[in-house]
Amino acid sequence: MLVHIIFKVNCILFFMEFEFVPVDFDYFDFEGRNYVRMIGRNEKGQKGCVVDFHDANFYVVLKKGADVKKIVEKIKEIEVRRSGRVTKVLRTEVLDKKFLGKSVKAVRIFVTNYKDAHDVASEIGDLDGIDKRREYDIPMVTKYIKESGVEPLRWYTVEGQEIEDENQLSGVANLNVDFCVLANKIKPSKNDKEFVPKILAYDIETNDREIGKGDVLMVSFFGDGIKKVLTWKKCGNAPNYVEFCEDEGKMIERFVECVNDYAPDILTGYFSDGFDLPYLKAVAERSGIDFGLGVDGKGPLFSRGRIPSGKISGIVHVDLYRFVDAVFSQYLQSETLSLNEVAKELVGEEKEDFDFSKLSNMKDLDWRDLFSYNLQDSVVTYKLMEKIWPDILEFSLIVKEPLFDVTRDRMATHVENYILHNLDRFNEIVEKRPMHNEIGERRAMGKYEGAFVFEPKPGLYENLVMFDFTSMYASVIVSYNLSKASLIEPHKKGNDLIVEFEKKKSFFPEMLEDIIKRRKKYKKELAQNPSGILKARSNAYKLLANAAYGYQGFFGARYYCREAAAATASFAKKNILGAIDKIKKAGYTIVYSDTDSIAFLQGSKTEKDILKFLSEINAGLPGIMELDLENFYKRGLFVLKRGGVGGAKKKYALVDEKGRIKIRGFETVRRDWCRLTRDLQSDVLSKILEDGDEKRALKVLKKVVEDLMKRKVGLDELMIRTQLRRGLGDYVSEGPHVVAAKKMEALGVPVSTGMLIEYFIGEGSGKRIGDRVHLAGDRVGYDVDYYLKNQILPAVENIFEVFGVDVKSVAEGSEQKKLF
DNA sequence: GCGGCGCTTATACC
DNA sequence: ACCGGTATAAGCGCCGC
Repeated sequence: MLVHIIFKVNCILFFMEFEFVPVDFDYFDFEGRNYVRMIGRNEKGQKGCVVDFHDANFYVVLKKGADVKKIVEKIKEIEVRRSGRVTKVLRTEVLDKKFLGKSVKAVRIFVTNYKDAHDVASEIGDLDGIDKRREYDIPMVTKYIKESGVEPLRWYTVEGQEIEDENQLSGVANLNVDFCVLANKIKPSKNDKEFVPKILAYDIETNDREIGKGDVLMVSFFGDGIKKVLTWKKCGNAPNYVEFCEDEGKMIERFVECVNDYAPDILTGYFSDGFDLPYLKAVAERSGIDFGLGVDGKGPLFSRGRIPSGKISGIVHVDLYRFVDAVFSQYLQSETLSLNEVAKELVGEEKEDFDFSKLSNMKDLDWRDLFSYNLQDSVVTYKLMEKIWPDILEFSLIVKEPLFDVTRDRMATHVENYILHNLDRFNEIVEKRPMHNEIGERRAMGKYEGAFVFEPKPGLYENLVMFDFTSMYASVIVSYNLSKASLIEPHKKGNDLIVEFEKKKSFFPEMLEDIIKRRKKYKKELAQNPSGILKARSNAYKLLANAAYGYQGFFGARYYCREAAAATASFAKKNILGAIDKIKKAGYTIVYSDTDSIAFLQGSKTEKDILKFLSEINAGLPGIMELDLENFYKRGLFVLKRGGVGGAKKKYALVDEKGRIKIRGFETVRRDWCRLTRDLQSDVLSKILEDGDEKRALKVLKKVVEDLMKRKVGLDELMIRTQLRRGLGDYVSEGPHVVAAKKMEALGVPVSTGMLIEYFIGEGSGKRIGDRVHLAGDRVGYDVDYYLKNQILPAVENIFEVFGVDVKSVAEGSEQKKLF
């Protein structure tokens, strides 16, 4: 009774209501119950913590005719003892649910500790009448968001009481935040103003690339009202943004202090999961420094995985490289995902130059250059974050996962999370993740038949039309209802395996249709009212739609369905072949086609004729499928396969009416060919497309051949760059770039997987090209013969062949000239 | 010692 | 392991002669 009164008094005293936007999510258990801890901001911009109670739960799906009462009674008796905990079943609910679209009777089981849900589920496994156990493998935070409706980065009205007792709720009251509240009620707020995060960008410089091996020489920060470089190196006349610390340990302490004072929502770096944060942590440990970056005073935690992820309590650590790599890279022009290239493309800002070979002997001037370089990296990272923020925000809002995860998840996971968070309107229980053996089986299945590619007849064509299907594979999935839930169990009919899908729309195609509709809506709104947010929103839906097909064919997917993926490719093929047939029958000549696009000759038809014809084709297409006019092209060049028979697929050059050139597949767009070859080929292609003949292009070729023979070409134009995609010991075949990488390693240059290896081919003997591989600094002359025969001539040979010009004799002509 | 050829590897297209 | 299949092409490395 007394306890009750005190509780009431507490309520009256500390009851509060405020606006809150959750940014970071975490969970803990306290006295046998589960809580979610959200760090975010209130309407006054104060950073705080809201704790919400959440009962962990999962489902069992019952067999038809199961004795529900008996099962429930048995389930209630289950207890799991583990790591000194006892987890019990709190309560159960018997429900009518759906699983893969079918109606099922299910028991929802609430347990006292999330960590043991899996074990409780296993314990239940053997009971009679139980068909499946599901949702025990969904992360606690994801479950909470799904079931509470409290989503990241949206505004809520929170009713609750301040937590003041330091011993309460695992000590959340000790967090370094402005307020800490246990929620009674969290409801969506009318406040719809956009959340603007407080961002701090950082970057470190070290004297050894290997993590923790060298010293952290300096750390830079850039944010709203903060611009700083911390260092323990001595240097005269340093700019005023440099702050000197006594030693490396003091510098790291100061780093922690600066982050805590600034109290950002987001701490961002570029490749900081793999470098900056683990480096700082390692050096802090070595120096015996408390690296308490988090609001809980603890250091960053690194999750194990292929790439470690650095998590800081209460501050979202965002490694922009991860997001760019997972979500953006396929839409970027950049040949590498280095900060410099990506920032140049997206924000037009570049890094500064610094010659790192100076590190062993630094003068004051060099230090000042390095401070400036270090600061600029943070500036560039900050600007990149500002640019990409709308995309990160939209992804988080759409897939309803916290920032930390959204910035690290790959597209398949985004699609999966989108599904997970939208299943409730279908009353669906979530499918489980595939187990290890299941993944193995799926992968062992091998490939299924994919897209159709038309073999072009080499030649220079005039006046082409290009049609393409909008979001083809996604629209096929929707139009034919292809998914795991709609798959009718494949059955044999004679020797054929019959694979069919139900007509009634299942949840995946329905969600996808919604995604496509939204994409259209926001794209339209964007055209009328351009804004970064609308662009990001439209783009996020487009990306999700484009990843949907790959998701169903991905072996790690909960809703993996090989039949659906294969059927998607098959129906797509059927439709493009059908469209090609119609275009042919209408009297046009097909020039090329790849997957979802068709190029054909305009002939004597007008643009109006073409558009009318297009709408006729569209009238006959199934479901939401749609063929679109991509563009008209003035000229198009298609070439022969190298040394082979037939036209080369995935290789062509087009020029549109406005003179815009589109080059696909040629060496020009391949980063593993030297600059000289790429520039020459690009020049040759554009001259041919502009002129309609090869005369000017031939002059360009002759000039380059002569320059090369006279050795007037700079080495930088001859460097070949190839990515090292595995460890040096893992190669079966030792290609030139592997030889180059081994040479680098021998010189003490750190070599790692993913690096672009740069080398050139020098003069000398040796059977292999690899025997003549040299690094940039080597004092060896480049091999003119190699660059002529293995680079320049192969790249232009089949282009000139279209005009009946033999480049070998052209080159020999140049050689003759040189000899006489 | 050398040409042929299968295989490995990187990169691109959609 | 972190979305799929289709395609070109270089260069290695082995085989047979």
